[in-house]
Amino acid sequence: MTARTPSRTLGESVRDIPEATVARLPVYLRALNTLAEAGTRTCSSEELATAAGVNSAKLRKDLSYLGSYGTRGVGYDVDYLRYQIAREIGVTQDWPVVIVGIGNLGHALANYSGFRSRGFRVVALLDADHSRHGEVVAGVDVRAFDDLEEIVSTHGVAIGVIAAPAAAAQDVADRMVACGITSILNFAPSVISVPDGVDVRKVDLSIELQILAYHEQRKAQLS
Amino acid sequence: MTARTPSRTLGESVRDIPEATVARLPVYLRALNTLAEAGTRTCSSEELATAAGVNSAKLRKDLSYLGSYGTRGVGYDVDYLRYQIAREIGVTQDWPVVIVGIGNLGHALANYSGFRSRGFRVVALLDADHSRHGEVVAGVDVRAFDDLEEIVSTHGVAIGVIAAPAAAAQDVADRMVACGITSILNFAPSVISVPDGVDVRKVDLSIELQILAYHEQRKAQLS
DNA sequence: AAGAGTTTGTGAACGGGGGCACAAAACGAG
DNA sequence: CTCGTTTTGTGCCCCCGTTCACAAACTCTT
Ligand SMILES: NC(=O)c1ccc[n+]([C@@H]2O[C@H](COP(=O)([O-])OP(=O)(O)OC[C@H]3O[C@@H](n4cnc5c(N)ncnc54)[C@H](O)[C@@H]3O)[C@@H](O)[C@H]2O)c1
Ligand SMILES: NC(=O)c1ccc[n+]([C@@H]2O[C@H](COP(=O)([O-])OP(=O)(O)OC[C@H]3O[C@@H](n4cnc5c(N)ncnc54)[C@H](O)[C@@H]3O)[C@@H](O)[C@H]2O)c1
Repeated sequence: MTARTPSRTLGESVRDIPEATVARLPVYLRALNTLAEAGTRTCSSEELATAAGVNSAKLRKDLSYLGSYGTRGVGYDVDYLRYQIAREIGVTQDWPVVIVGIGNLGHALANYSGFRSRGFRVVALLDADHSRHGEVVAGVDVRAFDDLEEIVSTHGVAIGVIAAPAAAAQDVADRMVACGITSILNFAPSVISVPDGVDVRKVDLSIELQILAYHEQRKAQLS
Repeated sequence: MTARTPSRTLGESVRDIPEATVARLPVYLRALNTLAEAGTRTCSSEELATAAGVNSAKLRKDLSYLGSYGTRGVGYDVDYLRYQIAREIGVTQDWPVVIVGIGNLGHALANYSGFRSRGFRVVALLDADHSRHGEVVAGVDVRAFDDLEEIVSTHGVAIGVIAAPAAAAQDVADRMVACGITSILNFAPSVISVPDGVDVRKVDLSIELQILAYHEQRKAQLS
């Protein structure tokens, strides 16, 4: 709780939400959306926690970082809480996104409808392979990787997705950063390094399977 | 996540490796493979840590849970360490895997070569949609979801991947568990519940993007 | 053989996060 | 208004994981 984020110029406005909580807020949001679709107007922390698959005390503590949006003895107003979480995460606005590497995975991502429905809009699909240019995937043209800079500045893109081979990932990341992208989601199985101020999250399928394999092997050893 | 495993019947054989360490071992393994391909025979914890993108003290502590495989003043033998990690994770053997839901994502996964190269073999592709049956993806037939039980028992499948819609995920998981699958990798954006002894890991693209959006919004608020 | 230089393995301190349990707050009934 | 019921918000404690820092162990040189 000391040196973190040294000077903050604006009042005390920007609250500090624990990383673990940030990672769960989208889960709560999804659960609330499901409840709202089912016509539920109000819910207790217990109900919401069950729907989200977490402990109710943890849920309440998480929500308390956003403010005091519940009513004791009653619970939470589903729509109100939904809005508050969406605002906190930043998905009340639309985020333009570019995807680089339109192979097997890139196609699947481009066709994924869950993007748009959660506040993300794919504004460009880029690939280094000339033979792919001009192809239309999910209504978007596949364009040359060199168009990155123009697209980023035109649309004000802050988030980039890497679905290129591991060998190209660092290069792609460097180019993204040079264009002004400050958040990267990396699907390539490689460690990429970026300057301070740029966030990288990685999704690594093989690692997930290997973790499962480890536990599986362990179960087998116990018998 | 995993059941607590209270009593341990066998001697003291099965070491307890922290979950956080387990999640990093595959990263180390990948870095070692890259080093080996480059002809490196030996490496220090500092080098390996850099390649893996972690702190060297953390790397050494992680490796120390496996045993004492380094040489002070020298470092680690790349091939030897590679084997030890692979053995510990359980990827010296081949793990048969089934994928359920062969839509956009399922196709990409089935075509992913990173599977086989890391000790996982896709033995079946299953889909509830009859019109997809008989299609061949990456050399494997798409078959009826009802064939699950037969396939699992024939091949001794322990690991299942869910790439079906969120609405179907819980059903698919239940069927998997009923057939004897004890590890599930879930790509559907829904919370699934399983009995003790079954491990579930989820990969949720939208959540990753929302986490990035949160930080992106925060960066914007600071200016 | 001894000393200088390297690098591992780990004890110890620290910080974040999880969960219990309870006081505070809202609400309804009488 | 008062009492009983419900449910939130949070203080407190404990555990896990991270990092520092150093002694132990090994190599190489002289
Ligand atoms: N397919 C999967 O299910 C899957 C799963 C997990 C991870 N991944 C990873 O995702 C990445 C993509 O996988 P894939 O199966 O789609 O591979 P792919 O070979 O089908 O597609 C890669 C695409 O990237 C393009 N590309 C290559 N170099 C590029 C560059 N420098 N700039 C821009 N584009 C470039 C290629 O032209 C190709 O279209 C890989 O790193 C892979 O390891 C894939
Ligand atoms: N496409 C992506 O990039 C992406 C990314 C992240 C998450 N996801 C998630 O992965 C899942 C699959 O996405 P998709 O884009 O491939 O969807 P999709 O609609 O293209 O494919 C879903 C497939 O599942 C099959 N299916 C439906 N019900 C089934 C059942 N009960 N049993 C077996 N199979 C069944 C359908 O016939 C279809 O072939 C979804 O839950 C989606 O939210 C997709």
